[in-house]
Amino acid sequence: MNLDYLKNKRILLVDDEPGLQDMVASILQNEGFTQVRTAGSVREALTAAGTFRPELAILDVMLPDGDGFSLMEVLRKDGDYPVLFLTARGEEEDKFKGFGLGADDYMVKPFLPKELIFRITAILRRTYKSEDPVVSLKYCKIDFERAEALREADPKEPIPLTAKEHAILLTLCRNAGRIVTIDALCEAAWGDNPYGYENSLMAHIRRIREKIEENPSKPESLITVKGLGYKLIVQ
Amino acid sequence: MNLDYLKNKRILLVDDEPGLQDMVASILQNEGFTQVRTAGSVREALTAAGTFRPELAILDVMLPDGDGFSLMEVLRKDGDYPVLFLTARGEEEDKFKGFGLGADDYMVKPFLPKELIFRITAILRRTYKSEDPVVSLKYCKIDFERAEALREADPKEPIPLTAKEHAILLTLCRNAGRIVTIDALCEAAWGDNPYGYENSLMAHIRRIREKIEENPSKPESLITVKGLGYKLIVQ
DNA sequence: GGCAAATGTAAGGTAGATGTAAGGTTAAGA
DNA sequence: TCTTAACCTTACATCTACCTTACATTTGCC
Repeated sequence: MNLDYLKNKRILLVDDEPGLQDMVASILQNEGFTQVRTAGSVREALTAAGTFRPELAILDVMLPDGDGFSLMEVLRKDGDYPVLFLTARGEEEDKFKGFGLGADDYMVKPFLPKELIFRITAILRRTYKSEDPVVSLKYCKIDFERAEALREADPKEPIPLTAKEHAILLTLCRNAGRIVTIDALCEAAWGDNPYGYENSLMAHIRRIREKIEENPSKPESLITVKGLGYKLIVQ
Repeated sequence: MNLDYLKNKRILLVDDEPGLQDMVASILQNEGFTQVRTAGSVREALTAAGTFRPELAILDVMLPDGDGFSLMEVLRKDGDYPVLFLTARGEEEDKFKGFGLGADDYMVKPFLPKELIFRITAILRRTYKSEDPVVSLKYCKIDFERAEALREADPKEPIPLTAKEHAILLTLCRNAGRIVTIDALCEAAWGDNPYGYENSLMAHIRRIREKIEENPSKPESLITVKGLGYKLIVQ
């Protein structure tokens, strides 16, 4: 499983100790995280969050002008991204308070850099799983960034997807497992005035099935739900 | 934010110490988790996972007939649910190995019960945050987005609903508990000119009952109100 | 412009959803 | 208790929504 796309996630680090701030920031950068922003106080954190729009926050509990918990509550109003708390040793109650308010993890200082990286990666993977540019189907993987289908049985050449195939598959994938109506698929593929393309859609569905299914006439990934639409079964 | 639906998630607990197994199971049950299954070995775990289809696994690293890591890799082939590892103190390398393989969290024994609960809740919340709206009937749940009935007694395959079944059930569901006339149901299923389909509706009602009732001839969810119509009893 | 690839169109085919009918069963009312 | 209309149940016929294929047309690139 390739997790490179997680390295581009925006991470906001809030801690008032310059030493720890530098340490964590450099750990993250060494691991390949490219979008790290730091703040030393609640005030700075709020300013940064406004423009930076973090996708993960690492918050110290003790801050000079407030505490991490109330900061989290404010931040969460702008976006439901995960939060990892850092606490000083021996403040058990604090840990539980953080979890109770909806934190995703906490770590006790001092910690091993490696463990921080692992925990961050685990949280990001869970949270942004659906943005993985590669999704696994029963008989192949789809790489949306490259617009390719990769058959697993015979790993020859990747099979290229056309523009319409890509658009249709992406829409199905964003609603993985759920039924997507024919109207919605036409809308996704032809934008405004998506009428009169029902038959064309059907032809595309067939072509997609020939690329992703073992037997395109007995589909197991791209399923027809007669009278309602289609759905994509992802692994 | 209401997190009650997380209490119904299926949790598989694998540990070979009966003492710890009982402890964790009772902690979970005390916290309201209703679907907990235990296994004491890799072999038992694989058997249980086949029918139980867990939505979270708690794995001990040391097992009598194998280790938790390779167990996770096998389990993950059937479903990408989160995994939390339990390790004995002082096996740092183990922790990192677990994370590296895609675990979601780990805890070092002995741990505080409260912390286990918080960590489990945090993982479940992240993983299952955008859950499909389902309605619960006496013997099954209906997922309208997927057009499926999920029997609870025998958790086999979900049973697909056809277009007409979907439309009729949706109308009944929107008037849950209230009587819906036959005319109204025909209107919902056949739109304009909904006349002459009374018998057809009856056949559909029968087919729906075969999917959602324990005994379709003694319905307990989709009730006939003679001379008035039908009503759906939701939990 | 010329070419190849992508996309759209049309027409015949088919499986599974839906409709139908006929006999059976139930419960409300007399 | 008897009657009867309303509803159940089943098997089977039908037909629609979708499949499939070949071919026509458009698009985009050299």
